[in-house]
Amino acid sequence: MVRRRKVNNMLGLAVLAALAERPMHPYEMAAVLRERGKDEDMPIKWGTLYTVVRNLEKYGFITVSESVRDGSHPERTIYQITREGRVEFADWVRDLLAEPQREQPKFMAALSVWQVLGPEEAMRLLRQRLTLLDAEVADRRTTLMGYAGDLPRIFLVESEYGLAMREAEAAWIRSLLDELTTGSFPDLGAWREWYETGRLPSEVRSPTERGEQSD
Amino acid sequence: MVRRRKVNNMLGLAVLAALAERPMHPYEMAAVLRERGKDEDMPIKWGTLYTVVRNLEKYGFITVSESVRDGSHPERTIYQITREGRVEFADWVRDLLAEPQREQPKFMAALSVWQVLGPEEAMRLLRQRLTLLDAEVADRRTTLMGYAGDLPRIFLVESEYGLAMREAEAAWIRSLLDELTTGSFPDLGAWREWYETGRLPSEVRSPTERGEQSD
DNA sequence: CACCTCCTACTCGTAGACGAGTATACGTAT
DNA sequence: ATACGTATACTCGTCTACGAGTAGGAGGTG
Repeated sequence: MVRRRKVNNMLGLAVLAALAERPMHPYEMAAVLRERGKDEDMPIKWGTLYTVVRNLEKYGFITVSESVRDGSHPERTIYQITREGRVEFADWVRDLLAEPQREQPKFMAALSVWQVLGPEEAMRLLRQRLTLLDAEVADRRTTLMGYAGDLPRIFLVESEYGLAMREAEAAWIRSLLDELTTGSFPDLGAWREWYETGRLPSEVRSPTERGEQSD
Repeated sequence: MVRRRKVNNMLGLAVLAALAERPMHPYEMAAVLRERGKDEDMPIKWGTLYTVVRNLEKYGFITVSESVRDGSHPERTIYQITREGRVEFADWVRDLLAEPQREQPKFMAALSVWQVLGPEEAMRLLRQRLTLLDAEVADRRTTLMGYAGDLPRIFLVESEYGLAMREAEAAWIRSLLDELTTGSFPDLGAWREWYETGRLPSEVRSPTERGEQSD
């Protein structure tokens, strides 16, 4: 039902997950997340972490369990999850799992305006992206293999998903590039002409011109 | 090189794209975007639109071309793109195309903590997601087909990409569900036991337990 | 033993994102 | 004629996200 959550930031989910295990102070949460490599896909912003923790407390999802002065170090505030917090946590995960929530992908935004670059440059950039993507895929596949022996599968599906999506994107780009290089992509000539001369060949009408009112 | 842009919001890209065509006032930009269906993947937030326009002006990417009082209506400020704006626009598109910039996908965050739900519920939710995804895919495929006759291909790659990614996600979920239902997913029994009793069977160690310091 | 850097554990100020509100005119049903 | 919804075109205030700063101690080095 995707109802807007009190605490919306994804870091909040990570905090709840960490506290579901055992009480911790914020800095420790960050350390735990980093240790498990979660920060690769979701870098921990300090400001956000403390804001999120404060808000989770405000809404009763977590409470202060104790405030320790460790002799040295500044005072650390240790938080624990509440019953409401556990409910919210599970509920949140449920929503995220069941509802495909599209966050606007930047690449898609770029593709919606890629005509401003000429076909040659677009192809060059796509090739560059593909190279980087392939490297990422190889890298992730290796680390995944490395973990595969140590960790139960259930902790790996996340990485498997990330890998699968990257592979899918790479495959898509590959096929687009293929069309562009073999020339089987229609309107390539028109695109090039428009880009070089600034004028559209008569056989192609862009949606821009269609949409334009003559006022 | 992904240098941090003066105006980072993706709506800024849309504004530059609109103004690259012809001068407009903000409300008209929103109308144009909506007309072209761009708002589906990137809903237009009013506050953000005006903030972004103000910032683009601040950094010299756009300037006020005229301020019209149309007899009726409040005064409309019409903006036009500057030379610097065109440069920034093209440069931005270049970066977005060439550099795979991972925005943290919420689904992945959910998968990283999905063990808090039992296997049965997780499967149910994944099935639900799959149904919704399939519907989306079918829907998008239909509209894409509809446009295919009217619009040059170059304006459709964006939608094609969106479709491909959704299909890939659906396929991935399908195969995961398959493993889970046939029971070929390892540790399924351990997961269920842990979920129901709260205790881990001895043969499985979670990374939690591994990572825990005994202080 | 002075210095330097890294680690711990935050705080604070600011820029950005956004929703809800506002004000005017136009059409249209009553 | 009047009331009511709807499109236009923003403004304003709040809440969030974040980066940069801080400050003490530990631990290593020349």
